[in-house]
Amino acid sequence: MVRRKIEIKKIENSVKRRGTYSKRRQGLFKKAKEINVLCDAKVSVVIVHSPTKMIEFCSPNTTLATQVQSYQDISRTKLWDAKHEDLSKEIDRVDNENRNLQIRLRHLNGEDFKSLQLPELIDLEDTLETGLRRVKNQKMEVFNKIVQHDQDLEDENKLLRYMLVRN
Amino acid sequence: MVRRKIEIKKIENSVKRRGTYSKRRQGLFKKAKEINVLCDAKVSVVIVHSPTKMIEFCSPNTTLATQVQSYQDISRTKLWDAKHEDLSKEIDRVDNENRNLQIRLRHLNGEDFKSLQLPELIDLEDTLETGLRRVKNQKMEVFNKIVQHDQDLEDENKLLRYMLVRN
DNA sequence: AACTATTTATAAGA
DNA sequence: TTCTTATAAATAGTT
Repeated sequence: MVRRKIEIKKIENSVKRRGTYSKRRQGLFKKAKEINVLCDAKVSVVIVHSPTKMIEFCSPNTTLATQVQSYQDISRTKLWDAKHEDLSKEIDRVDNENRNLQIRLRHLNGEDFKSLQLPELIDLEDTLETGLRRVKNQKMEVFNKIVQHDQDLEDENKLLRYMLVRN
Repeated sequence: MVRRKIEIKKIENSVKRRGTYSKRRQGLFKKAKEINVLCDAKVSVVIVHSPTKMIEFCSPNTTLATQVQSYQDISRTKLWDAKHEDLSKEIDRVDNENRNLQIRLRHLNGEDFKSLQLPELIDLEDTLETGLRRVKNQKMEVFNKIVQHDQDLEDENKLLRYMLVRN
């Protein structure tokens, strides 16, 4: 455009390219600002110039979030609403899981089984009996450990008393 | 800038303003396209110039949605995520509740109770015994109903046979 | 970042 | 909106 006219195609020389980028970015942002002031428009620009580098211009009367919201509202296209849908689905999933778990728990507590038929009741009974048996076993095991510990302490106690007397 | 230099302030004459907007928008988009080609950058521009009018430029190697995503990823700032934070929190909350329910269910099944102490085991036993008692009662009730229904059917059957013979 | 020759953008008018 | 054109602004090449 200047000392010489240039062709509009990718500048392969990376040093030149970065130089041009820097100047033209400045120019673009200036133009954006001028449109904003002259024409009372809300302008935002996003430039991604490498996978990890990004620069944003946003005129002072707005924010990028607002601009994108306006884009969605006015153009009736979804941008972030897509993500919103994903989250809603996830909520449905966990809520549903929660409901099922709650029902299962109530059934195990012997509540709310109006809808259950005989085979399901028998299954439930089996599950409860198995659980109960295991819990009782565990209880006895823990109890025995406590008793054993108690015994150990008593023995130690006796020994200590004996040693004390001998002194 | 031209026949006369103009001051960069809002153009109050709306006809002039719209004319300037039209020309400068064209210029801005041209510059945006040139940066895109010359510097291999992804450029998007959103201009909202009335509450219901919006125009977007996006270089051909990207989309506005991608640009905004890049903006969030690279700048580590939240745009729409703020709107979704509530949903995410709700998911976390229900997920956590689900985890606790799963643990409770495993305990009732007689699994994973390494961490449980004697009082908790006794509680668990009580719960299971109560549930089991209720399930057994319900089972008997359902069973009795079936037997009763069976009996009713047999009685009705007898009656029908009797009536058939009389005909 | 600064310079500057030249190209490009554009205000005003039609 | 599009064209014209005089002039302002942007910028490529260079330092």
